[in-house]
Amino acid sequence: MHTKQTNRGNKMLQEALREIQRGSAEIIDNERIEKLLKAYFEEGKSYTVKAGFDPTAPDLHLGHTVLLQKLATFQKYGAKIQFLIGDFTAQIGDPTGKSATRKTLSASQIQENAKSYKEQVFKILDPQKTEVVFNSEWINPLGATGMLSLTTTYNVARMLERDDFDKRYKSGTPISISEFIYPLLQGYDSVHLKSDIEIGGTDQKFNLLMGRHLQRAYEIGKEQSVLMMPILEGLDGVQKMSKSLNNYIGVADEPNDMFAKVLSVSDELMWRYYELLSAKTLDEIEALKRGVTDGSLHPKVVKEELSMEIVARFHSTEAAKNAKEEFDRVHSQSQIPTDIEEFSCEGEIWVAKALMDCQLTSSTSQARRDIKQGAVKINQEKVSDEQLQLSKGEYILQIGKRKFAKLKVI
RNA sequence: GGUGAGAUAGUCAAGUGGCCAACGACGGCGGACUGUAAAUCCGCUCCCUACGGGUUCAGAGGUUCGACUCCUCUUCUCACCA
Repeated sequence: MHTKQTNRGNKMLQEALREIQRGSAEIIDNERIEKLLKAYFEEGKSYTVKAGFDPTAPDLHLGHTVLLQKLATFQKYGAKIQFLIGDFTAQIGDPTGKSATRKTLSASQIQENAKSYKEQVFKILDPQKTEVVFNSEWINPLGATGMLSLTTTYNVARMLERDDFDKRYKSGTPISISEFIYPLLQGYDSVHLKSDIEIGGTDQKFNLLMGRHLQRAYEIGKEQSVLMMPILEGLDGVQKMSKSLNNYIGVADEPNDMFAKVLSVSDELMWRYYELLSAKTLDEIEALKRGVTDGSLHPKVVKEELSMEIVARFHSTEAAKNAKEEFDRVHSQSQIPTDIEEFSCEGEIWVAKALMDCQLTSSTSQARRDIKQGAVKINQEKVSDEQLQLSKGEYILQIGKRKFAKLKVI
């Protein structure tokens, strides 16, 4: 009886470890993570996992949620999350990966961004097991003395070992002193919070290790383990997901958009998204993979499931269901979407002008080209005459498969 | 501070007096095929009611019948030297 229970406990521990390691790029001091989990399963002891977020960019996309997903997994296995908003450090700007000194943000801007962060994260995290903290809280009281003693724990030569600093130093691009302080402060957060584990992106390695270094230097009696997650690929499947590359899925995207975007990723990338974004267990995902391989499951169905899961997370199950129905209606049955943006104009209007006014094209030249290529439809009928004039009435304008507008000519 | 190289469309990158609205690649858009997947194939990709017109090749001038191409100045980037 006793051994049986231990075996089961052991099995649960192994599964928990598998889920925690899932998708990770690198783990430093994995043994400690194992010990913490063991203590949780055997004695119900909790531990802390820290993750820091820079409130510099106001809009989150799925790339950011990879970390949140991992935090949620930790919560499932007994962790208390220290959700750190780097309001103080944001004033400096993380130098990671930057080739030039970053502009600093105003305090009010940071506050605003921090607020939108909080709104989004609890769609994934359990608020009961999350502590939201701001690092200005303990960095401000540090004062000049505290700051000075912090800087004595590290030296310039080692700081310059960092790739990005090294490049900038060699090329003569300015590095401000405050940027040197950034990693120190981030590490100091771990000292103050006495974190057991810190997670972050692979690009944060240097900063994350600084936490270990400082915890040792300040003799707090532990050194945090570090778990690094890879940077999520964007819709193209190659480059990292980012707003500037326009290959992102925003957490605030409309349900229909979100659904369509997820469904448009390649089959290969779909598994990556499953691994890093889905709340499904590894076993469940394995089962889906097997289904696709042996032909019993159509990849599209599997992808739809993922799309639904993601839409449901950021909106609602109902929104997800509607998004799927809408998608089927428009694309599988090539019907017209239910809500299309409406425009109106007075008097007769030339098609090319109409397409531009409805924001379907950027210029009349582009509109003409689209017509020439047979991409334009009005009320489901292909348009071939570039000179066509639209008289009074209502029209559904369409370019390609995805762009629609309703135009009322008065 | 000195010297040399460079700045071309969303990005990279040809063009070094007329054939240049500017090769090519990538991206993007559209079409075919599909599962709005990937892969593949084809077309389009400055603006203008257009077999024509207008504005482009860092910015400002100049030479010339004519300049992205030559000259001068300015701004910025890169490399080497001190």
